[in-house]
Amino acid sequence: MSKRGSFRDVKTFVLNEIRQGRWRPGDLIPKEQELATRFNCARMTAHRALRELAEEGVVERRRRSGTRVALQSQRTTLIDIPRVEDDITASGAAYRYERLSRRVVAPEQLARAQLQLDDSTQALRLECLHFANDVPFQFEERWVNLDAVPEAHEESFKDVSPNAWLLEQRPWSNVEHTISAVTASARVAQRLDLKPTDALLVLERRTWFEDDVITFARMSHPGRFYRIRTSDRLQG
Amino acid sequence: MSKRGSFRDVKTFVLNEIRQGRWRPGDLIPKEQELATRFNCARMTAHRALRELAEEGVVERRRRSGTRVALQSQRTTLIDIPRVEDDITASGAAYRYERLSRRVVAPEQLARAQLQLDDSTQALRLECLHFANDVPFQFEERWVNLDAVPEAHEESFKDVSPNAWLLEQRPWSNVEHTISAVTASARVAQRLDLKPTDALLVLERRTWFEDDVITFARMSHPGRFYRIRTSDRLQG
DNA sequence: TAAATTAATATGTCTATACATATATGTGAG
DNA sequence: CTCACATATATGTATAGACATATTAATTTA
Repeated sequence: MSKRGSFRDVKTFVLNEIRQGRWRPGDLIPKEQELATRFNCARMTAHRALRELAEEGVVERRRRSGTRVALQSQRTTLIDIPRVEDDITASGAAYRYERLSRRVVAPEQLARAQLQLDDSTQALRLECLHFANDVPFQFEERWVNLDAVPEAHEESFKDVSPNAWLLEQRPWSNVEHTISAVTASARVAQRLDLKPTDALLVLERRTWFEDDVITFARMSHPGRFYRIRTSDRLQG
Repeated sequence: MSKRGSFRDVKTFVLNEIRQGRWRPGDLIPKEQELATRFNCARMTAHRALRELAEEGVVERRRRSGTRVALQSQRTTLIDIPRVEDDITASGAAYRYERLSRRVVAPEQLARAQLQLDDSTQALRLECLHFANDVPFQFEERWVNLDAVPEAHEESFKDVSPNAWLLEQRPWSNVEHTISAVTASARVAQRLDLKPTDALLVLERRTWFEDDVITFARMSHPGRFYRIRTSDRLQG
């Protein structure tokens, strides 16, 4: 009498068949009951294995039709976008933060659109620098929606970065990131101690609470310093 | 007698409490049995709701201690890195592919390291262009490990892009992406029809099968065209 | 008082069973 | 031959009960 298999055993088995190319994208794989029999377990156990693989995008399931290996073209990747502080200290460098300016103004067109404000409403505009070992690592241009976060009126942001402060203040329900590359403008180049022709990796982030945009930030990094890395294993 | 709640009901409830800030990061939330009672369902139903939230990174669970709201600093974002073809056609533009060169050579130092080859081994080097409406959209420099994919010897890649061909040929078990920004070199600028000072968004991808690197690709995009977008909802 | 042992408890896994639901396929009416 | 309808089937969800396991708290022992 063989040992009963766990849902992990089933998962690993299926994953191996796929990884090693025996079951190819589009192929139909054994049904829950067959796997349950093969692994001497309950159907629920095999079901959980297949359900999790479906959630991870490895297989696709349809009632009555069965389960097939997903067409891997549509797989997604996990990316970890850490806070600057963590990013810098994790690399072993010393982190330092500096607030350059703080003003309450009617935001310029692009920022106004991002914040979804009408053209008469004012917002808080901040410029900050984040240093790694006293070398400029990130130039942060941030707008804060004062209607959504009125407490920001009372905060100078001299000693606490906008990101850290906002995370404390407000939960968020949605975030949007955009990654792009631009040639440094004279203004930003000066802040980051670069030549005006150097490339920047720009990360823009918009954060919502319920239906309101709380904040919009444009974070510019010297392209030769900053990299975003992801590693996506076809495994659980 | 109230209706029994589903695991989705429990999930939504917990998520709402967190989103609306009633349960804050670090807070202990009700235990499975309490939620089961409140929703008039079995413990397994509440268990599944909490387990899925834990897998999504919304809560953290420990035996005997209970379940608490995750510190959102360590949340990850899903990023979809589509195939160029899909990316271009999805935007409504016409896609065209062109192979510029194909050589079997001993790769230069950097590529050799990426492919994890010794310095005597040769690899396949390809240069390709991907067009959107006949405008250069991506310049692809690719190396293929011929030890791992000997079939590549017989393929000209004139009519099929390396990515599409490789996905057909070999399953993969691991992928690594790196995103960075660089100033265009004269060579690449010429291929992409840019000025040599323009910024490029560079996406590098390494793909493994088992322990072997199958292929390494550097994909350069005009920074002003190409953007990577992600949207991360705190919701299921 | 500190260390070792034991008990209590919340989560983790599994089972057997039941019923729900989507859908591919077969069947009969027009 | 086509459309409407029934039926079979694989997955989807839920349940109550059992036992496993990690970890905290309480208790005993040195």
